[in-house]
Amino acid sequence: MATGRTHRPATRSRGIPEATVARLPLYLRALTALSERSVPTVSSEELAAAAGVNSAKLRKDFSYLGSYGTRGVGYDVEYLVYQISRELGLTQDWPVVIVGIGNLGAALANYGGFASRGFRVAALIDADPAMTGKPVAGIAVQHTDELEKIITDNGVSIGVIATPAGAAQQVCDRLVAAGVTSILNFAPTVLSVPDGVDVRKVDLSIELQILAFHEQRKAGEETVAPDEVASAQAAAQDTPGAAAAAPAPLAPHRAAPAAGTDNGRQGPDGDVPAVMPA
Amino acid sequence: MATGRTHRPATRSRGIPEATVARLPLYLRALTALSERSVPTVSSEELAAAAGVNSAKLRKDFSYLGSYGTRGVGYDVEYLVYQISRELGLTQDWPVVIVGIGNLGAALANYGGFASRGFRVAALIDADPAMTGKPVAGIAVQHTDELEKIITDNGVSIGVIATPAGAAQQVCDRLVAAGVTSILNFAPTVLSVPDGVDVRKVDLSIELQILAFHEQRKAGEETVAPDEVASAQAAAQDTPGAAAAAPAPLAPHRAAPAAGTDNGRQGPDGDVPAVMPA
DNA sequence: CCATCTTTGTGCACGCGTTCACAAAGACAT
DNA sequence: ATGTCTTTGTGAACGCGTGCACAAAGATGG
Repeated sequence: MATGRTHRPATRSRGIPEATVARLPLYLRALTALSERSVPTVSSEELAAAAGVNSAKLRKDFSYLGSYGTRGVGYDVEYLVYQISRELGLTQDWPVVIVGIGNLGAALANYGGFASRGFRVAALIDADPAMTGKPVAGIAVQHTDELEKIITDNGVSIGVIATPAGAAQQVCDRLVAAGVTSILNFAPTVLSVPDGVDVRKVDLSIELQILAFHEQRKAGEETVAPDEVASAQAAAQDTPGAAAAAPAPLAPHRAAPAAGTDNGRQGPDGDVPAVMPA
Repeated sequence: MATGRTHRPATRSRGIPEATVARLPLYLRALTALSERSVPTVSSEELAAAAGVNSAKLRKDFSYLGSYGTRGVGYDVEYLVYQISRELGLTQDWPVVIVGIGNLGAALANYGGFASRGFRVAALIDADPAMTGKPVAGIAVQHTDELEKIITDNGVSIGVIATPAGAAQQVCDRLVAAGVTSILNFAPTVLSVPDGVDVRKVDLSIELQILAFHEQRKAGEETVAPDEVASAQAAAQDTPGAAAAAPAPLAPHRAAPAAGTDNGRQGPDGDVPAVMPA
């Protein structure tokens, strides 16, 4: 998922919790699959299983939309598909621009999930003149110079940023200035935007790092009794192997920023320098 | 962000909250940038601004790791980089396989963010024989038949699924059976995995739909009260009775999406009709 | 028309995450 | 040393999200 959103503190637009909104697309997908199999109705239990959530949660989520179910029967699939689509704003057409047609941008342009849900790729934009005019996913790439014109001409309000990190903020500023109010950011940067603009972030690297954390923990649990090491928590919480030569973590001394000296090089771990490269 | 995780109810590894873990990579990135500029120390206020979070939240997050700051001064950048890296398990090398080398898989293989943080692409795997041997991002694609061997030979514990939706669950099962315990899923499907396996999901379509919701709400606020579509709701309320028999009280628009082009042959998400296992 | 059975909709309690606000800790100047 | 100033670390309150458990609503059968 995209991690977090920016601004808009209590996004409770007269009813629907943010967490619920984030699950509606999930329900919609499951319902669409049922619809294609011509299943007429579905119970909260079945649908919850298909969407991978708790059935009580699903019912509560739907209760924010209204009372669209029939007790003793369940939910009418087609009707619910429409209601959720309407709530999400998918009954209208959303022109979208993708800025930065590198590997990722091209992949996004080719991603079928966009076109099938009310999103239309209005334009592909790249700063590289060599890319201009080149067709990607059947659409000719346009140069960044045209950005403002493209936005206004097509009435684009949603932009996707797939540029390198260095260009992201600048592109973002231009998009916002031209009228875009929702941004999906794939660049590994924190974008700053004015109030009223929504930003969602998708960060591949972060997802992997979160997995690595759990992976490391799983590996550690096998070897050490995980219970009640509370006291040691502050002291050393690393893997058994690496624990040995770690510099005393508590020591508030270390006044001189030892930089890459004692902590940069981690002996027993060996494999990789602790200092992270760019 | 990737939306949610699967299983592992109270993922509190005896100390660090899940929400904090999800932010650590963010801090790490900001710190790395500071480190490259040779900034020796940083205050919680500065670092929080760079990471786009509240400073109190940042301090509390760090407090779960230990007392690594110096009051009146701030945090030592290099030292903190090391501590967070260690906590996330980035001081070791994580071999990763990417399954499904389409547009997205290729983009992921080329993504620099992987290699730079302790993650190493151990292999690219695709089911298409025509892809076998073809170099992508400097690595020769291997056939799915080799999957199990690749996993065990390289000691891979993290797998990335970038296949069409229809193949995702099968690939997932094979990965898990071969020993993978963490999965990053880009396919628009709910994966079911045994206990002890972590799944994180990145779903581009869902992110856009969430943006569309907020966009619609923003547009509605400007005009008139968008809620209270009482007429539509009341009219709809009594229809479900007939819905069971007749083709349902679908609303006027988009009974069949038919928006622009395709949709005739492909499933809702373009990849493959998402057939849900009941 | 009544009884029974299924499934929704929701009141309630609990736990996690966020934020505020402040005391404690250290740096620095005198 | 002592005082002042800066910044951390955290106790406590609050709000959101989740899940349980059950009453209400409707279908179904006799």
